[in-house]
Formats: sequence, structure tokens, C-alpha cells
Amino acid sequence: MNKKVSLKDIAKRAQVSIATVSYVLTKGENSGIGYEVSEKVKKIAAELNYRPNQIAQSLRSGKSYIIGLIVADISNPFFANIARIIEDEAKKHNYTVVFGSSDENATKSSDLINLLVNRQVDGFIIAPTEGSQEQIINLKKQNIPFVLIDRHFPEIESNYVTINNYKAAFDVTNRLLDTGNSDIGLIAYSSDLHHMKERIRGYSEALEAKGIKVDNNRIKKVAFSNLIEDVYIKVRELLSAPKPVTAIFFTTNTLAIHGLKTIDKLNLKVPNDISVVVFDAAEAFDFYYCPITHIKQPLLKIGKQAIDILVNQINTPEKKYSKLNLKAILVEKDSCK
Amino acid sequence: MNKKVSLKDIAKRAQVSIATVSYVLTKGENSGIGYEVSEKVKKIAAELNYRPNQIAQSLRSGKSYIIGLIVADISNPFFANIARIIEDEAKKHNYTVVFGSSDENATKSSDLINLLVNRQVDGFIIAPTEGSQEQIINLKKQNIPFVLIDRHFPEIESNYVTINNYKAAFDVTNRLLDTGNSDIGLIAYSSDLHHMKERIRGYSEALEAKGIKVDNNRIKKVAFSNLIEDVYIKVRELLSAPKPVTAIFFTTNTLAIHGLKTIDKLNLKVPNDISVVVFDAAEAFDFYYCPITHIKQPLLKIGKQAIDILVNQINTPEKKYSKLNLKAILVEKDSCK
DNA sequence: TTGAAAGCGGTACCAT
DNA sequence: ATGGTACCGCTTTCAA
Repeated sequence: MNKKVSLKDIAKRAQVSIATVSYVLTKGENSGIGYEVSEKVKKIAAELNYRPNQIAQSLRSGKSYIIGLIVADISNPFFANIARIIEDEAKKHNYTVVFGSSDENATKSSDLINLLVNRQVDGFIIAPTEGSQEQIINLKKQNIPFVLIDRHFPEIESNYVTINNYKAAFDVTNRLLDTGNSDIGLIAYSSDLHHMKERIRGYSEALEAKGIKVDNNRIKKVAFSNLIEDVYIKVRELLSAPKPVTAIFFTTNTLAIHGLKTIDKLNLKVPNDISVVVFDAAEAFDFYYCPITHIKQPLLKIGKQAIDILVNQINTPEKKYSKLNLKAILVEKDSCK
Repeated sequence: MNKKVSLKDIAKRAQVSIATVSYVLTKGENSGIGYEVSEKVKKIAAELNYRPNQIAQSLRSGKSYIIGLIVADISNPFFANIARIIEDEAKKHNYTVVFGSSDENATKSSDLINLLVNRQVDGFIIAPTEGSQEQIINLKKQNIPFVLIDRHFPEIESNYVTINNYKAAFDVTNRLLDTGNSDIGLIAYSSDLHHMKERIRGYSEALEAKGIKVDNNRIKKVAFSNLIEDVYIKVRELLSAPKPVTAIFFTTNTLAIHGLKTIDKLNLKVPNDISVVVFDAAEAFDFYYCPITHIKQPLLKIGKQAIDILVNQINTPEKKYSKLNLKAILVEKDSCK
């Protein structure tokens, strides 16, 4: 078992002090160390395949150069894509990313945050779960920089990068209305998260703007914990009501995926039997027989901005919060009629 | 800016030594420290919201409890799913996962590995890229534990968890043969990676076993770097040859996704105009009008085993290598005729 | 130009 | 039962 080589090992071999080795290896040309010594040290370092121990550097500097990324589920394509973007952006700033999946569960989220705080991450990017307000407030109290993405808590001042959920939901609902649908159902998560409420509000106000009364029986909420079955039940309810809906707005891509499967199972055809719009894209939609009208989020921008804000905050902690509400775009396809 | 609280802070407040605080906080009941003092220390620690600095612990113990995960692309659902499983399994062993995407690029892979070695990760789980043999050998030289997944280098002794690519490819090709196809094209990556070669070998030997001569013009290889266009070109070539193929075997799900899009664009119908089989599943296939016969990998098992082997290796470095070749299963659907 | 030494936050051996 | 202290590997001040 060959132990890792440290500055001390190099110093011993080169017959110089540890400090000298450190200077040579970190300060490049203008280290103040003489040419001969420098060369010797460099040579030995290379021979020994020296690698600086970043744990020690971190302890010394108080900076870990690690960012904690907490999402609902890293295997969800939406978050996986964000993760990739964040990875790339973080790397540009010399940060490494550790990730954790909260499963939309506040306890798991709390455990993850604590774990990563102990690991001295320099900051967090978090898609916060319902009920995680305390955790977020605690981060603030501890002066640990963080940026919320995808969702945020309006009652808590913080950095965040989200999209204008209200507007996007309004627009996509309008699209259904414009194509002649006035009986529109909505499938949402049963969640108090602001972004979800905003999507519902967008839906509601779009209807009202056209003078249509919002029917709460048409706003269906499903539990994270029982997703597949719940979607199935709720979609059927919407379609078998005394006055069935002619269109459904799915407020996330995961909901849509299971919703579309339900629609298929019921032998209904989009858009002839039923119109459909979705918040978010999904690779799977590319293969659906009917191209799906949906809201497309600017993932790249979200990731870039989140990192930029975070790194900024890490470097200059006095700064005020950055609150970004990006525009999402409506991608019009063939699923509305 | 409130600094983080350390043992020293608690010691000062409690008027005891740092050592005492450490004992109380780490050794629980049988710390050897008296009840009164223990309680006082615990109380103050709680008040001050003390969090052990794991960087310091790591420096001291030489263990970071971090595992480096290197995949081709974390946003690829295959790897995102694996990542999630690895995250969960790692957590059971108290490990945190940092990840990096290599983009199938040996240089990036090397940079990532070096970065994470400097960060003192306790071990790696790697889906190695083409040309990364040197890096793997270096890890061995440095006695850094690692497990290869998805692919491995047969010429390098190491831990790995893969599936039996040859057998799976053989089986899935056989399925095409059994359903009456004898003119079968293959779309693969242009790569020397063993798993890809094994898939091609499975295809070839399945043909030969039925007395069909392998036509190298029907084995098409596409570049990672030019995926979409290349798939389009090669699929067209297969279909517009003097003797066109009646079936195509896509050796990964990403290839299949673009291949199916090409087939759609050419206005061909699966399976009537062309039969299709795929190595790996994809959520997108659920929405394809024709359910796709494919190879399903035991992702959960791969992730679990990879972590188990890795953690074992970390704890008992003398152990011999574990080489796992798991069984993949053939999921028969309707895309062959 | 070079080096001694303090210190980052813990842990654990050895005293007392 | 409690505490002094060395050490993990590195950086940086201060002195020589």
C-alpha cells in the first residue's frame, strides 16, 4: 500500500523545507525560489506523481470548492439535464458538484443539507421540497450561500432562479381556449409549493379572462407518493364527469407521461378525442403519435444563472439577493383542437 | 458573518478542554467523561448549533467518505438512473457521491479523475471511455479503489460490473431471425470499447449460427461527435442498399431514438416495413406507436453491486478483484416481424 | 532565497 | 475523569 505523497516527502528528497516546496509548486515562476532548487523540486514532484491534497487545502483555506446540488430526483430527466448543465458551469468556476435526491421529502432534504453542510460545501443549489422552509431559513442563519431553482418560497427572501410559472401556465391554457376548448381539466401535484400554485393560478385566470368560471372539480391533484395510480384515477374522473372535459393541462412532464398512457389506455385519441398541453418537455413526447404542445423551460439559462449567482454570493457575501424569473416559451404543436 | 463553530468554541464556553468536548460529542455514553460535564457540553453544542467539520475529520482520518462517479453524461437517462441508484446505495454506507460527465472523451475523463483524486475521494465508479486505459492503470498504481461499470477493459485486471453483452446481443438478434428476418443491419458506435465489440460479436455470431454470412456493409458505425446526422445517414444506407435490410438492431437506446426518428422521417412503419430491436430501454419507447423489443439491463443490481464491491475494496484493500457479468433480459414486444 | 512555525478543526495517545 | 499535545497536509507570515 503506497501512501500518498505529500509536500513533506518531496521536501525530504529535495533536502529543502516544506515551505520551499509549497512555494515552488503553487507560485510558478515568481515563487521567489531559485531556479536550481525550483527545478529540482519540480522534477521530484513529477517523479513522485505528487498531487496536492485538496482536503488539506480546504481545511486551511476554509473553502471546499464543492457545491451541493439538491433536486427531487436525479434520475428525473428534468433534473438530470439541469444537473449536467450545473456540472459544466460549476467546472468553469473550478467547482465540483455533489448531488442528492430529496424525493420531494422534507426529511430527506434536511438530512441531505445537514450532511453537505458538514462536508463544508461552499454553497447549495436547491430545488426545495414542500415543507423545507425551516431548512432554507437555517441556511440563511448560518450564512451559507444558496440559490433555489425551479421553485422558491415567496415568504423567504433568497436567491432564486425560476421561470414565470403563472405566465407560462396562462399562455398554455390560452392556447387550449383559442383552439376551441372551454372545458379544460388540470392535473397538478398535491403540493403547496409556490410554482405549482402559480401554474394553477395561470390556468384559472386564463379561464376567467375568457369569462369561464373555474370549476374546482376540474382541478385534480395527485400525490407524489402514488403518482401513477392517482393520475389514472383523476384523468378518468375528468373524462367521465357529467360534463366531461375536452382538454387536459398537465402541470409537469411526469404527470403528462402517465396521463398520456391513461389516455391511450382509454382508447382516446389526441387531439380528436381530447386536447392536451403540458408544462415541460420530455424526450418521450418526441415519439408520441401526436406532437404535444408544451412549455419549454430555458434549462441552460437556469443552470448558468444559478451558478453565477451562487459563485458571486460565495465570493462577496454582502451582496443582495438575486431573484430571477425567466421566461418560458410556448411550443405550439398539434395536440390542441 | 458568523464563523462556523468549532470544538474550541464549545470548549471555551464550557470551560473544559477541546479533548473533552471531542470525547463527549463523538463517544456518546461511554465517553469516560462525567455526567455533569457531558450534559453541559452537549447543551452548549446544541445551542451553538455545532456541526463537525468533516474536512478536518477527513484530513485526520485519511477518509473522505466521498465516491467519485464518472459517466459519459449524467443527463443520459441510462446514467441518470444508475446515478440515482448509486446515490441511494452509497448513502447506506455513509458515502456521498460526486459526479462528472466525460462525454466519452478520454481527456475529459482524465481531468475528472485527477480532479477527484486530488479531492481525496475514497474510490471511483467509472463507466470508462475509449482510450482511458492509462487512467485506469494509474488508479491501480496509486492503489485507489475503483469499479468499472457498463464497460471494462478485458486486458486490464480490475473490478467491474457489466452485463453479458455478447449473450444479450446474440439473443436479441436471434429474435429478429426467428421472426423471419435474415437481412439485418446493425447500428453501433464507432468505438473500440469492449462492450460495443461484444454486442457486434453477438450479432455476428447469431447470424452465423443460422448459416447467414455476415455482411460488413451492414454493420454501420456512427461517431459520438456526430450522432444525429450519422445515424440518419447510416440508417438510410442500410435501407437503400441494393439489397435493403428488413430489420435493424440498434446497439444503444440513444442510437435507437435517433434511428426511429429517421425511420419515421422515411415514412416507414415498424414492424411492417422494418423490424427493430434495441439494446437498452428508454422511457421514450413507451410512447412509440409500436412497442419495441429490447434488452433490459438490471440497473438496480449493477448499482448495488458496484457500491458493494467498491466499499469492500475500500475497507479491505487486499481483496482480489470482483468481476461481475450480469444477465440482461430480452423484453419481447411487437417490433419484429 | 529559504525556512521555522503557527494554525485550519478534529482525533487519540498518553499523562495526570 | 479530564487535559496536553502531536499530527493529518497545506499555506503563509515572519525572520533570517
